[in-house]
Amino acid sequence: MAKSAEPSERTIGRLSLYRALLNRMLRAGESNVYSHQIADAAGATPAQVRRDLMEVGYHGSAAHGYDTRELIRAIGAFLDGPCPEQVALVGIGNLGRAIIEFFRDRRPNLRITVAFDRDRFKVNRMIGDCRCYHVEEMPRVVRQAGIRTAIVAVPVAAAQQVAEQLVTSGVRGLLHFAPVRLHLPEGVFVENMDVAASLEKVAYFARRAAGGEAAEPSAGDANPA
Amino acid sequence: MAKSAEPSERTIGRLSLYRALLNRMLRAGESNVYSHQIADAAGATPAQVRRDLMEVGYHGSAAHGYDTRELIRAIGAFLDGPCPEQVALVGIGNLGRAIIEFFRDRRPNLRITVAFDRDRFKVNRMIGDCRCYHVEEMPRVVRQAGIRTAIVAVPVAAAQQVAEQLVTSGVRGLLHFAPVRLHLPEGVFVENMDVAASLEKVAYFARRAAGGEAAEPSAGDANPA
DNA sequence: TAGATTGTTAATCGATTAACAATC
DNA sequence: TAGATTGTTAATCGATTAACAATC
Repeated sequence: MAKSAEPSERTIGRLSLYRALLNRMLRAGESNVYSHQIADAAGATPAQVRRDLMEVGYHGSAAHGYDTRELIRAIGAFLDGPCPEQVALVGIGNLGRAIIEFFRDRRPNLRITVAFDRDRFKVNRMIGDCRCYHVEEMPRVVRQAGIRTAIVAVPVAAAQQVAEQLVTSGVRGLLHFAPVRLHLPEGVFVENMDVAASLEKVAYFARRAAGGEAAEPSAGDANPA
Repeated sequence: MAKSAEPSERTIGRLSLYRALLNRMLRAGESNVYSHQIADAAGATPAQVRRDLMEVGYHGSAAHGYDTRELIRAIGAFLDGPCPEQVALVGIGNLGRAIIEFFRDRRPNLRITVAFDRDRFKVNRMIGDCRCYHVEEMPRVVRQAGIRTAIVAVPVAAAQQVAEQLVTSGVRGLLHFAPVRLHLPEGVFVENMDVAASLEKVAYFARRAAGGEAAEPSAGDANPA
């Protein structure tokens, strides 16, 4: 491996987005595509797209840009493993169920196949092709299935403990939704999605863009209940 | 305004996270707090925390760090507007409902008060204190309520059109979940949460951390159905 | 005091952008 | 060819980190 630099986290995220866009373009009948088109849809610059694609090792031509189908395949070869990745989910609340539904019939390379909750009423059933277990069974199930990727959708107070158990059971990458930093051993990848913080950020900049003054309902109250 | 530099997007995001952490700390009885404690819980460095707090204009003391309660108040004065921000949500699917539930009874400064869908079976009811309307009513309702912040949780094919309508109705900040860049007028703030891309990123790095080889179930299949 | 923490500047780091020769 | 695009390097930009005097 002569390449010294690992792909950056951002590059990986963008590649995933590019693939989604390319799939839509292909379905729309576009058999070839140019960097500026991808850039436009992805919110990146053409140069950035070209540099990202260099990393996956797929080359286009000045004449026709990139072959859509081949590029999708190349990104897949770069991002995906040799077989579809199984994903475990912990916390079958509203958020957890929404995530399961969201991935159902999508992303064939990522399949949420097992879910866990500590509420006994939520376990021992199927949501799509996802089987629900009690958290007690987590170590056994995760280890037996060889699962390395997990989603933590439990309340903030339980997140750290759940994450530790997952890591002990072999998980090496976590997507979690609780607004805390998880303290986990070196080498475990953690991605945090803080919906509340993101929405507060949006509200902050929306207020600024609106001029900073208080919202002015044009008539009456917003809840004319 | 002598301060030339606007707070960066990241600073705003971190401040929101700090506040959530501080609220938990306060509830746990910690009346004062040091930058390294916040940093530890937020995944930042102490210096970064101190710099972020400088921006909100609240000062601690070398002896006792920061007064938890006062700091929360100061961050609130900085992040929040004079009155609670109303938020509109478009797309009452699984994701949309999960988001409504998520914010219910949380974040009193952000309240999702109206939701829209084009499915007539989903409208004219309440989810918590959120009233559901048909999308046709969106311009009127959003404008009348003076709403500036919105969440777009519709399928990717509809996202652009919905976003444009929201902006026309006065919205200046959008949180959206569709994996496309929205093309909107200058000055409108857009935050993208791409759950699928994030999970792919996690899976990628998890595979790397596990050594790159295929997952090895220790016994049988993962779905011993 | 001694030790720890804050406020703040300067140095470092990494990612983005600009630029352009090579190519079709 | 002329025009547009790719591949790739150098310049720019901004955010993070290190450092340290001032403070308690």
